[in-house]
Amino acid sequence: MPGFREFSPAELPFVASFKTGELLADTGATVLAEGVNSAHLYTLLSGWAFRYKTLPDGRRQILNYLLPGDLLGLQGSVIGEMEHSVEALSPLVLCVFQRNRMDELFSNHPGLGFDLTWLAASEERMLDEHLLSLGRRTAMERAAYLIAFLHQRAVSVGLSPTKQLFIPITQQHVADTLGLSIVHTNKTLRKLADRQLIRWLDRSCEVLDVEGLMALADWDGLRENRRPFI
Amino acid sequence: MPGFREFSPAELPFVASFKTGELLADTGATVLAEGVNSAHLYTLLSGWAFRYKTLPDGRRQILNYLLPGDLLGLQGSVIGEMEHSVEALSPLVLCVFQRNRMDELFSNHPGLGFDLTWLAASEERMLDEHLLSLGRRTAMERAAYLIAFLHQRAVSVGLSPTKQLFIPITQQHVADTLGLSIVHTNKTLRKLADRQLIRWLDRSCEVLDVEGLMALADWDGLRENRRPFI
DNA sequence: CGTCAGTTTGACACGAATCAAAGTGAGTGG
DNA sequence: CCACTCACTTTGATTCGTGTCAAACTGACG
Repeated sequence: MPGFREFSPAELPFVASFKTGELLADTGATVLAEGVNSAHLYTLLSGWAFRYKTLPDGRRQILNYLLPGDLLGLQGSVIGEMEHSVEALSPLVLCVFQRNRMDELFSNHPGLGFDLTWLAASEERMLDEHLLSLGRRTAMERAAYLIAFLHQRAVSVGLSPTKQLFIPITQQHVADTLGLSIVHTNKTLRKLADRQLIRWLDRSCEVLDVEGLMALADWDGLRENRRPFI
Repeated sequence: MPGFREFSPAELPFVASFKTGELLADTGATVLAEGVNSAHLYTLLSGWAFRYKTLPDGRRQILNYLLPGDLLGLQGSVIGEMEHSVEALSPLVLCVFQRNRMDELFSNHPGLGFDLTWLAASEERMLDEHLLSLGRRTAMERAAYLIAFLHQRAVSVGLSPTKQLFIPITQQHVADTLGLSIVHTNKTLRKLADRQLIRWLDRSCEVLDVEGLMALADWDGLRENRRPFI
């Protein structure tokens, strides 16, 4: 797993004991729900998922996507109740941790505590970028940014080692991420496809030209240094 | 400072030694700039500020606002380079920390390490809420949410102990936060003022009816528990 | 008194939402 | 094997919200 931090020998037994089991989830399953005060914290081992919030009248906003190595439920673990939900985009394998041992983690394994802060700060940077996109980019730019972003994330966690990448989302997901209607999203993605930047198949998106997407969105990509893997 | 965590006796000397000085900034000053790799981490002691990003062509998006108790530059400290800038909305007093002692902080003061994660997770929740707003709320709802949000934050850090609150922002700031043009922002704020929810004066906003704003935005407010004060 | 940043208003243009309808393909049951 | 359904994608017509352009107003400041 390139770019991932190695655990020190002292940390390994703790990580193992902190872990309470594994969880499998099917496509479409809700892993964590808003308002719940779950006893667990998860690491995604494989698969794609997304976090979202909804307004009382049903309008949905996707906040970010989760790939292997990402944490689920840190907010809940640190602050209390979850204020967003998490849903699987593909079959998932999750590693389950005990939330009530957070204090022990910080006390006895400062390296892991730092990693949690690293992950939280990293999520914050992605959200900053998404906010810029929603607030100040046009529909075309937003769509291009989103696909390029997901492509880069997938590459950075070791998916798509060769060249071809298929992102397992529907146009409804794209619409709910970009803050657009599904009809307008379809027309926008069509334009990207006409320009040979992407291809849309069944319920997934194939990335054809990342550089083209990045240029269209005027986006430089994420700077990622080392990355912990809890 | 209601709701703030007390430091343990063991932590106090470290916090004092971690601190290298204080910094004053005037209204409009840039405290941290995108792309810089500053050697410092800051806590805001008093005043209002905001974080923002810009696109190469100048479009600006305000990401969040900073009030006393908030950290500036955590992303830079943990990951490296800053990817956003920070500007003062009022005269500021900042507490300056040495970024290169983060390891020592996590190793010797796990409570403080946890606090950093708490603050990062808390910022993440605010950004989630902003994202929902930009993506799925109408202009009126967004404006109502923003004012109610800033009101609640100000109250939660002990500003506005009586009832009256003046938020030191211009309509341009509101526009750049909500992802709207300045003209439309003006017309939207005018409607809020006509409904007696706010009053706009010179370059600040007086909140008249928080409940009314929250109802309009269909927003419940932030759940805040205890809060660290580094 | 002039300048300048910020606020306000009206007219018009454009991008995105909504409405409507049809096409596609996978999965299901007759 | 063939209808049938259902989720998803596609397209066109129309409406509505927001952006853009233009101009004037206000108050602080030099």
